Amino acid sequence: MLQLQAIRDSKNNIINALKKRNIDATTIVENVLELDEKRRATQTKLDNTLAESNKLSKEIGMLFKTGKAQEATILKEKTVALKEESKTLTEDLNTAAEELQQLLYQIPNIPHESVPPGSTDEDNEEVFKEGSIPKLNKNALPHWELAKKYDIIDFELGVKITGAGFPIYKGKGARLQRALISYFLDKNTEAGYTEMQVPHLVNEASGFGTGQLPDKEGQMYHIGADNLYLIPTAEVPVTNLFRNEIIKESDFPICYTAYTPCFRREAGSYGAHVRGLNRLHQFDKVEIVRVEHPSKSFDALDSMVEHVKNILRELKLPYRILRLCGGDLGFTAALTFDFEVFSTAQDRWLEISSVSNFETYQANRLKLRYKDENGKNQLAHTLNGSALALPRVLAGILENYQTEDGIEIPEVLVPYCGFSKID
RNA sequence: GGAGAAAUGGCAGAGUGGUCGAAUGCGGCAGUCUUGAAAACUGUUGAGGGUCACACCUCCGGGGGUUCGAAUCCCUCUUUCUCCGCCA
Repeated sequence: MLQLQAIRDSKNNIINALKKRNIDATTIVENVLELDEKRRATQTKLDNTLAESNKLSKEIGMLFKTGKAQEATILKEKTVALKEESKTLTEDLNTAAEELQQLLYQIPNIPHESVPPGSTDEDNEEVFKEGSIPKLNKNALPHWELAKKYDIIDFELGVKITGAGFPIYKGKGARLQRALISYFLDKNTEAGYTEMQVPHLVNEASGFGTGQLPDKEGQMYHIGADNLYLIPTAEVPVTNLFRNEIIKESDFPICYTAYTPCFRREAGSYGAHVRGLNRLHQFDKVEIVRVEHPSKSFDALDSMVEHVKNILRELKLPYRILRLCGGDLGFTAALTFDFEVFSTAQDRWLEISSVSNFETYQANRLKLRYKDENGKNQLAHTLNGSALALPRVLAGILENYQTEDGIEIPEVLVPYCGFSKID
């Protein structure tokens, strides 16, 4: 959520910046400012009414105390009108505040100045590329075929138990999953991230805190009986740890990592690109989350990008980094770098990580603040990234490491797996 | 799931209708003393709205009500604790 003060101060800059998202925000911003005026005017009126009423109440109290009950009764009558008035004003105020809030929820974050223009993923800017693409033999298979051939993932069995998009990992497949999780967590911990275990269900307030609600309502699994949501990413519970917190400046930087399963309804995605592990309703991910001082958040973003690079280097997977264009940028992000691994067998890039700076957008909703050197409360910056999402890393490994007689395990994972080949 | 008790500032904890945004202690911050630190002493120390700045308004778990006036009374929800039951 954008800060009202920022909209008041630099309305035109905001409207201009949002054009990068291919949005004309003129009307909504003007409506916001109008409602804000109205809200403040109503607030002032209400405050004055209440002030008068408080004053009278005090006088009545004094009169009763000094035994002047009759005079008190006269004053009491005067308060009746004030009460009526304040009731109406309170209702007006609540309506205006609620409408204002609804409008603010609809405005996405301001893209960072480095965000390139564009409307689709075609327009994302490749900023880095590394690793060699292996030469596979003619019989190279996509991962869903490999999974079947070596009996390590059973998609049909998952359909029986739950439905499409809920695979069953078996034997060495399951072990490889566990190895990846441990390996990622270890790498993140080494880099200074504190490991956390968090709930996989969150309440409504948490959904609003990080911006999944109301924007992506339909993408989360919702448990009606308890009004809870299955998390689409660990970002939600981990970032919400700081909801309504005022932290000390000396607490920066805050670096957390967490492994969780992620649940996404993925309503409306079908077709060839969702085969196998490419798009699932439940998948595993190790996430990194940071809370930073505003002056340090872009350095932090860079260091997160470097960190993910290092992991991919160690796994020896060919990858590239994209700076997302305005049209592809998530609703709440100011700047996002996507990592994609090249899948030789599918001959396409697979997104495996997304690292973003949200600046104050989430912090404003979360009321996540820190005390600056003058003792004033300021909004912090939040960031997060995947380090990493499992299924497509797994797909990348299976497809890029396949040989005639089995799938090699990347060297760094062998100690975690306890085997060096799937055959 | 059943019965009872409770929820107040960073923490602990007073406050049962007006003088309460709220005693006191601890913690935090600033200062005095000290070569420095500790101790001691002095001052200061919640959040939001509003204002150029004040004034002023709101907030004592959430929501609603009674009253001229609510931290204090009533209703309701949530959470926590104790006991019982069940159980990984």
